[in-house]
Amino acid sequence: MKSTRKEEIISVAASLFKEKGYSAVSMRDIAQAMNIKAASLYNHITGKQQILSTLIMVVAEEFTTAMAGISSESISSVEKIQKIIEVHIDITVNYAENIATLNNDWMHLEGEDLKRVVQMREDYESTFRSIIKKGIAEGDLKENHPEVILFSILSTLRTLYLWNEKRGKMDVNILKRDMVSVLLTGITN
Amino acid sequence: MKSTRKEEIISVAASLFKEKGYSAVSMRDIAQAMNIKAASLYNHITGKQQILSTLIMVVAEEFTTAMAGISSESISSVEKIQKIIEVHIDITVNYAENIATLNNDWMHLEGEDLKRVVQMREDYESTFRSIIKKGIAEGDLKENHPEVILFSILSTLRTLYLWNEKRGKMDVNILKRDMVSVLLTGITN
DNA sequence: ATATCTAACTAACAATCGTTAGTTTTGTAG
DNA sequence: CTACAAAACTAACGATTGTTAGTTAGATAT
Repeated sequence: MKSTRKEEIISVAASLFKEKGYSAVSMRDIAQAMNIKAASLYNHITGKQQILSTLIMVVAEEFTTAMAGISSESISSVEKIQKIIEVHIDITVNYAENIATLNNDWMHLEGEDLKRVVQMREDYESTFRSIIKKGIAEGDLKENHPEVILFSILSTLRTLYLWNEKRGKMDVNILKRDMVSVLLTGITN
Repeated sequence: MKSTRKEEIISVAASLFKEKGYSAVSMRDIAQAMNIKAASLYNHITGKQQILSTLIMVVAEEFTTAMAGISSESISSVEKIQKIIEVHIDITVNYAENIATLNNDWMHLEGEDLKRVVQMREDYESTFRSIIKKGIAEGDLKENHPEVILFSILSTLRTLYLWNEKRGKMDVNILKRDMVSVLLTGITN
């Protein structure tokens, strides 16, 4: 039986952070969005930094776990990349606001949290890079610069959260199919 | 002969905005980076908002002009998309910090500037979308969801600025060639 | 009824924010 | 050497920031 009030605060804050960024949202803004006073927030949370930390760490762990699972599977590089795309879409659907905050406000984390998130991202990219290089070496992928491939896919996946809203309700499976098609085989006939 | 001091301030601010975001950078931060006091900044600029506005509007105009030119050329849709990719790379090389601020802090613009930038982005995406749809209709592009194509390319191009630094000095022409290849024809053999 | 717990409140703090006013230093042209 | 303009300075303003302390209202359990 978790404190549902704490989760409400974090959820409301997430929405505001996504709109204006962590630094531009005050504790009074968050409180007002809940129709309470800023001081009342502190009955449930330890501070603004805790909200940021919670939002980011939850989703960062999600990506790390997913990547570790895919990395260790006995499937081809192309299949791994396909799975990475699909898992990104799944996580984005469930954590759009966390991802916005991770992408834009990670640098406002402090102490161990900051170090941890930076390390997780480096590991994530490093694993992805290895998969791409293996795919090239085995002839499954074209011989483009691995960094260009890595960057193209990652930047598309990382900003998916911006898109979910703008587009109405596109079926997740159609999205996965088209996204995999576009990213793997390109757009031209 | 323009006030070079004003340009220095804007340049220093751009660098700080890119690192921490507009809201997290104070006028005192900017001043300190120039070894002067915050109040001295106001001999050269009218305020913080002017810095933001200048940074964003300059590069937004750049994109708008470029897209208008490409749009009106008498070339195929695929060639237009290729040109869009190349022009994005060129602009990113010259305006990396402006683009960071445009991407992350446009919502902190005020009044007419805000309306203008939003309108410019809508027009930009709209023109790009038309090019994609024409390419599909004429059979040059695969029949994927146009929004997926648009989004995949645009999110890659828009976050290019994050990448220029992380990668050392990759030749711009090689980058263009590989980026066009990856985005147009995909990564798989 | 009494005690407990949750969750709100008022009031205030020290720090920092963007900005203004007025003054002094610095460099250059006559 | 003087005059002037550019660009720095000190000092301060009112507003806002995250946060703390202490208190109160309402619900639940004994």
